[in-house]
Amino acid sequence: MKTKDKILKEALRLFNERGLSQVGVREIARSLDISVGNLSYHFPKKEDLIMELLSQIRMANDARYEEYFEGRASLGRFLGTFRQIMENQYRYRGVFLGHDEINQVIKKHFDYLSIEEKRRKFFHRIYTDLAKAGELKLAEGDIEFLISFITLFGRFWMMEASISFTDKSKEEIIDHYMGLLKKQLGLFV
Amino acid sequence: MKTKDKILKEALRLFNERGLSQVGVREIARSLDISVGNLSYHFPKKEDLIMELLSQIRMANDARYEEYFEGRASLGRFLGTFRQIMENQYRYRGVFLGHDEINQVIKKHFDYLSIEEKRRKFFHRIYTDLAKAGELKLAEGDIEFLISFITLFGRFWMMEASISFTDKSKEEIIDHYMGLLKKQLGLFV
DNA sequence: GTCTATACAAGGATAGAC
DNA sequence: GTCTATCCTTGTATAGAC
Repeated sequence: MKTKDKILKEALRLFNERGLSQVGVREIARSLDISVGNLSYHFPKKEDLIMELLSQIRMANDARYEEYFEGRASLGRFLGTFRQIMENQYRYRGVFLGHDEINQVIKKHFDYLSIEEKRRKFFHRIYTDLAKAGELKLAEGDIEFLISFITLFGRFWMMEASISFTDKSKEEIIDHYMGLLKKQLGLFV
Repeated sequence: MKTKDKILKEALRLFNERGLSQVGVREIARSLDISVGNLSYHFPKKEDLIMELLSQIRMANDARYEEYFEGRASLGRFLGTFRQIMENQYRYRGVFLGHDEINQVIKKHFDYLSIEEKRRKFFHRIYTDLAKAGELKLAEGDIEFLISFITLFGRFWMMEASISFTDKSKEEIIDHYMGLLKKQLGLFV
């Protein structure tokens, strides 16, 4: 195996273990028993290393989608493809995962699991009340689904906006995401 | 205004401008014409500063929810409350926003808007085909909704999992999120 | 092409004087 | 409460050996 490939492999292993921002080039080099300069020769910047890993993910995902398009359109096949994509994302989780500054702080200072628990109970109460008041028609499992939706949604809408809607105003962005939430809840009215 | 409050205010302003990881303590200090040591006196670690901002958000959000619970349960009131929460999150966007290492790299090296565009067209094709094949029943606006759902979902499920399901296995996690996707699409079968 | 050694800048953190 | 000086780590760059 070439040094370049060894570096990519070990870097991904370390990133998956502790996250992108927590693993420095020195550590990758040390872990492989090579010098920093050597690593710099193959990947002048840490960025270049990350770019290479991102390209690997992209290629793997594209291949899965191409396979899908070669067959007939079916919900089952689509769900199967999407699961493969998710498996692939998981394989490279260290590249994406929330090991940035803010997540470090939250995990260190808050008991996040109990906050999360509280958060879910909270929405459970809100939706149960809405169902009792006849504002929502909820069957078995619907509440859990809506809770999962809104926790993910409420946490990440702004991150997505910062990526996808760089040119939009605050009002436009919030209107867009409020529209999604309304539509989602509207399915249960 | 006390130095401590001035620091918090200026830090948030700078974070909103360029993101948490791009603003150092030296810059915050310089911007206020105080010394780094002085800043360190009020907030020994950058973490402490972030924690304080996070607490402010939490308190503001909690207040909104308490107001909601004081009134009667209605969809309209809930949506109104949620919008206020979103406005509040936006006010503190710099604390959360994707200015971590990976986002920097992506924004620098990829034409992200056109990739995003392609991604949406892609899912548009998939869902249109599924509708034509009779696998999904989609009315006006449903496709756009499902696309928005799956782009946000596909990008952030793993981040949420790393926060909420730290004790679960890969299979359990993927099963959970696949369940969400199935349920969502099942609403249009 | 492959690697080592070394230097430099920037950022977080802290000790000690006033 | 505020400041100066200093330390350590991390990303980055490069001269030069083999």
